[in-house]
Amino acid sequence: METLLSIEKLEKVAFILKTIAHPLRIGIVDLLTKNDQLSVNEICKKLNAEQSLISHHLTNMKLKGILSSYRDGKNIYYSLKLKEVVKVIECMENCQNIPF
Amino acid sequence: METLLSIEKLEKVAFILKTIAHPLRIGIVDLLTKNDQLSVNEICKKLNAEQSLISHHLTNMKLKGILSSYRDGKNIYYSLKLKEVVKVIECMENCQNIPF
DNA sequence: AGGTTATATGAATATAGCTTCATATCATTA
DNA sequence: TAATGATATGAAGCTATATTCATATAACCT
Repeated sequence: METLLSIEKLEKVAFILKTIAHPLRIGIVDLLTKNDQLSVNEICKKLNAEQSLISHHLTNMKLKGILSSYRDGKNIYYSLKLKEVVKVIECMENCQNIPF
Repeated sequence: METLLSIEKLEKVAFILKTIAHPLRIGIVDLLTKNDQLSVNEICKKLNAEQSLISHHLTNMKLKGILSSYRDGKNIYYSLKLKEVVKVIECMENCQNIPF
């Protein structure tokens, strides 16, 4: 039977969006679509949240393949990793027929 | 500052996808994209899951505006409610540039 | 009315996810 | 090498979500 969507695809998209679907993490993703990379501290300040909390979220998102990071001196910079993530977001943005 | 995505839109989409992002509920949504409406029992059989569990999920998804239902005799039929849900799924499906 | 089928509901438990706090690591600079 | 700054980590508690089980409701049929 033909499916409207491939379950696999929906699952992947859902996984990404589910991971993102949290106020702080939406904030993080939003920041990282505007800035190629940001240090933990910068993210903390911009989102006005505790270092440890942000760090946990960043670690988690990195673990799930959403973000990547590299160290530069004392700082660690995070950025959106998967093209998929950006694409999913762009897709959402471009789908004008989503009646929101 | 201009955002790539409107946070509001991402949040709405994320809410829908987050609600869907669960093995059983992906199954339910998938079934309901293929079939206009299905009874609880049909869904249980097709997904090989317990009635009560499916019922909880259906109730929950209905509560969140994802599904609607109507009674016909002993059966209660569920279907995808919001145009948004279908649109989000279609959008995901049509976004060929999502590299999955 | 009584039995049967379909579904919902509520309580109890289990599991997962979030937040906080204290502390560890690691790099830098004095 | 000691002090400081940036980040990570782990444990504990908390909240939310999922699952199970027993039971309730509601419609239908005899």
